[in-house]
Amino acid sequence: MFTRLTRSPSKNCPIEASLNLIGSKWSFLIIRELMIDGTLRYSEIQRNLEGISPRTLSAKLKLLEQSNIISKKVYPEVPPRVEYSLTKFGEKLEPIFLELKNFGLTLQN
Amino acid sequence: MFTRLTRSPSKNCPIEASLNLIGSKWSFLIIRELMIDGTLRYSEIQRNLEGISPRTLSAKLKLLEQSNIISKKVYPEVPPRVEYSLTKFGEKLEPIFLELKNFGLTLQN
DNA sequence: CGGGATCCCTGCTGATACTG
DNA sequence: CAGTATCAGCAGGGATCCCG
Repeated sequence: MFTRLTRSPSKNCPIEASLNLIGSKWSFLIIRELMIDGTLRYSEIQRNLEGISPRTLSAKLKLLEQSNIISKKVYPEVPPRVEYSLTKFGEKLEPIFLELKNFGLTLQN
Repeated sequence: MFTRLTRSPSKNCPIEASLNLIGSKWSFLIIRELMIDGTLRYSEIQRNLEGISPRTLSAKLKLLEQSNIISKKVYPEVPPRVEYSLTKFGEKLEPIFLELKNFGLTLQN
């Protein structure tokens, strides 16, 4: 049927790898914020994503940074300022987001 | 930046709705099996997806059926035979899978 | 064969308090 | 301001048994 899809063992399945990055509850929301606004401070993300705890936000930011999807810039000031932005690599996620949105719009109930 | 993306409240966010269907550990694997093979029996899916428990498989199949992504056909035989297949609607997930695969292939580590 | 019922367990996540 | 530390809760998922 869909010959461009193949079974991949879990350890190096590209679909699973992608979902590990964007599939969890907050990850895609963080990425979308940065897709829309370009660059945001930690506190701005926290304010935009109502309800996220600092612990979870930190963890997700760290994961996304390690995966080179977002970049972190620290300004040596007092009080500290930290800005997050989408990397060029992270921008490659846009087609996925658009497809997810397209499909989601066709769902009812 | 990405003007085709907008913030949507969680309750009717299309991206979140899509991820709820395919983002969990086993859901996308079940769908991919049916994308590749077209129609499969319960036991065939269970055999292909090594490690899935009957409880989880049942739950995921039920969810996907309720969302009209897969369809279930019961043959009144002894022993019973039940076949699952992707619906026309479910086939609309293919672009998402391909984009997820494409992106996943560009990830290293 | 295709599940449902039950119990358990782990890991993600939340809440809160605290610090450089 | 931008996190870390700590504790606790809960839901998703696993293991097992059983039944039509």
